Amino acid sequence: MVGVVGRMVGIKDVARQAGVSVGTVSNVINRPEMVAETTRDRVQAVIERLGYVRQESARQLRAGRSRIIALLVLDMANPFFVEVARGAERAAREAGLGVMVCNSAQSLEEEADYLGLFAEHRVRGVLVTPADVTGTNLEGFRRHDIPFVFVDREVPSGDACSVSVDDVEGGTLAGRHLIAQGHRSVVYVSGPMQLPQCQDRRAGLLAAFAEEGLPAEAMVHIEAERLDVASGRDAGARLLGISPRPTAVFCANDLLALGVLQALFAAGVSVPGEVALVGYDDIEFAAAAAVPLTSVRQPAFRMGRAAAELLIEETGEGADGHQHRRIVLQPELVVRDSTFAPRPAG
Amino acid sequence: MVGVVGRMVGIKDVARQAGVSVGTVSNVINRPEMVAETTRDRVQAVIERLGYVRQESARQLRAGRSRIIALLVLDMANPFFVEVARGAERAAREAGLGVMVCNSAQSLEEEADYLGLFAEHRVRGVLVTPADVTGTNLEGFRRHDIPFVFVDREVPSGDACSVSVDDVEGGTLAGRHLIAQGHRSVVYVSGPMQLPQCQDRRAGLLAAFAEEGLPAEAMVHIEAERLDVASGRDAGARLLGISPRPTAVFCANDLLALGVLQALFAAGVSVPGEVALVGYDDIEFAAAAAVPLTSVRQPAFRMGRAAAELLIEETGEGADGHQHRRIVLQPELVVRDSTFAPRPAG
DNA sequence: GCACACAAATGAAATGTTTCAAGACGGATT
DNA sequence: AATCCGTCTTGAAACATTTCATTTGTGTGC
Repeated sequence: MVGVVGRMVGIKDVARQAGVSVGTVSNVINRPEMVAETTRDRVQAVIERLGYVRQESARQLRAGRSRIIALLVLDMANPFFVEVARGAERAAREAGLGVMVCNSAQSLEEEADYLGLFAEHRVRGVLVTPADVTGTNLEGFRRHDIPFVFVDREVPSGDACSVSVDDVEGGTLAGRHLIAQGHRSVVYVSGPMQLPQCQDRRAGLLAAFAEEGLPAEAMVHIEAERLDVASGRDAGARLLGISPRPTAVFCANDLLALGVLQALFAAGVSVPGEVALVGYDDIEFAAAAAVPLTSVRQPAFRMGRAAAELLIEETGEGADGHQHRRIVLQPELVVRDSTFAPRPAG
Repeated sequence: MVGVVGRMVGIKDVARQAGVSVGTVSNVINRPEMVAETTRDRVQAVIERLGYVRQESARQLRAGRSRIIALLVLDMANPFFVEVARGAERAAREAGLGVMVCNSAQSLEEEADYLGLFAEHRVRGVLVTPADVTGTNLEGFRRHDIPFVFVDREVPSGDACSVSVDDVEGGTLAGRHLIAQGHRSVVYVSGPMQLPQCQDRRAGLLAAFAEEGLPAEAMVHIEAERLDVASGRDAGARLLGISPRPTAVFCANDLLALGVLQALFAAGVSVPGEVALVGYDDIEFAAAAAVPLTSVRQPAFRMGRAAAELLIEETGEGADGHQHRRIVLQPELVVRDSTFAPRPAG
């Protein structure tokens, strides 16, 4: 029960007890190599004995910025972003930094709130998947001199780093695979088409069609309200109403695909027997579905990691002449049961 | 491009420009009602114009503690904990606090690291699901006078608050349901039996057996290595090797259940036709499985919320005579297709 | 015109670190 | 003995805020 009474023990108390100056205690903590061994040991012992813990806020005050990077994602309920967070956290810890993970839940208001919070905390930088397609929130944020890196979004102008995945290519991979399985028509289940992701994946699908000489009309588009399982279920129901019944479905993310799968299953439609299904993201639950889902894998962990690394590079020591960079990672098709041995459509 | 050159604008700059003292600026920000309206407006205008943002670290330094509560969970890949986090975040924001979510990944080392980090940050308090069953990490943490609340764990001695769910009751709910469906034997797929959760749910299941006059031997126990889908798949394979084939399976969490479901599906075993399956937690993916899972719902959001509220109460203004409290929430059985109309076993 | 009350504004102290120029100490070189 | 050098150590300044005991200002009642 040390410290229950009285105030917190500070560097001064340690200095007094160890019979040295505060500067020396600070050196023991931050640059032990420049303190004589005997002194160092003595101070260390006192630190232990008193249970001294450095106060980060004072440290930050002096340093002018914190040792935290912020990660602002669209949807923590989506395992994809959890994976991104893991990657960012890994890179941050290697650099001795902490990560503050926040969920904008796609709300502009929440996003703005959090950006304000980050500014007050003088975070080292922000990794962000903007909810704000127009960029107004971020525009205001620039004033604070806090660098940010876009995650899972390409940024047109070169005023920030970005890490994204080639979504057009991802769509193409899915399209080629389905066409190679003999399908001549594909239903594309997307989320809101404002999202660049949804646009790009569609474009990629159409590119695959073009490659194989299929007309754009071979794509039937169902636009779901949100990128979640419930919306996927709805989309699945709508899909079942189409006649003749589609034989191939490509979903803009795995949550939608799981919803569609459920709807198909409930209607007694066999996957992949009657309908082939491709998802996107390759979250763990895609592989874990009753019928393991074929999915376009996004390197989520690597994306989070790369984004954090870019930020650390930008805010590091010799970061005078930092050039913003765009990293585009490549997706990968993971074939599983949900597109295995489909019955070619006429 | 304000502030790109020169240093950060502080309260002093605002004071100078507005022709008032720093104390007044501080008052405008923190207790606007004690500043004359005209002054207030003038200061506000300058704040806007200069883009002043309060520096949290200085504020904290003065206050002695931060405005952040930490949440340390076992597994962020488990949607259950994501939901807990959401609940905690909600309560925290209502109190004007931030939440720092961290993932111990069940590693004692990570847990210790994070606790150290929290101490340095002088967090307001910690909500924790200890990875450390023995409590050594937390024992050391007590020295820092940082209060904590146990989440999803009951604490025997009364030296901290806790919020948990009655796991024995949950096991009983599952057991009664399966017995009512005519099953006379149940396979219990658990995670590591050191975990109190796994013990309690088993105890609950046995209690249901006892109620109905079934012997304890009617329970076959499969202990999985971890509480995740892959382990569930393994458990499913082991389960299929049992002869005669079990007709009812109760899993200690939904991830395990999804793994089992997949294994059964791959083997062509019909759920619920041949085997009834009950999970635990009722994560979103349980309802979203191809065969929607019957599951024991834990009020995860409420749990996170209640925990944060307890902490806020403990660290609030009039918290002199705080009495530690234990809140035990009740689970609820959500019946879905995976246990519907099973074929009674002999 | 004086005392008093009240509101509003002030300015200095305090918070716990890090950093850095300067000082102290010993030993080696002249 | 004086000088220099290198290694350790020191002590004070700086960081940006909040708080609080004072001061200033203004109107009111006598």
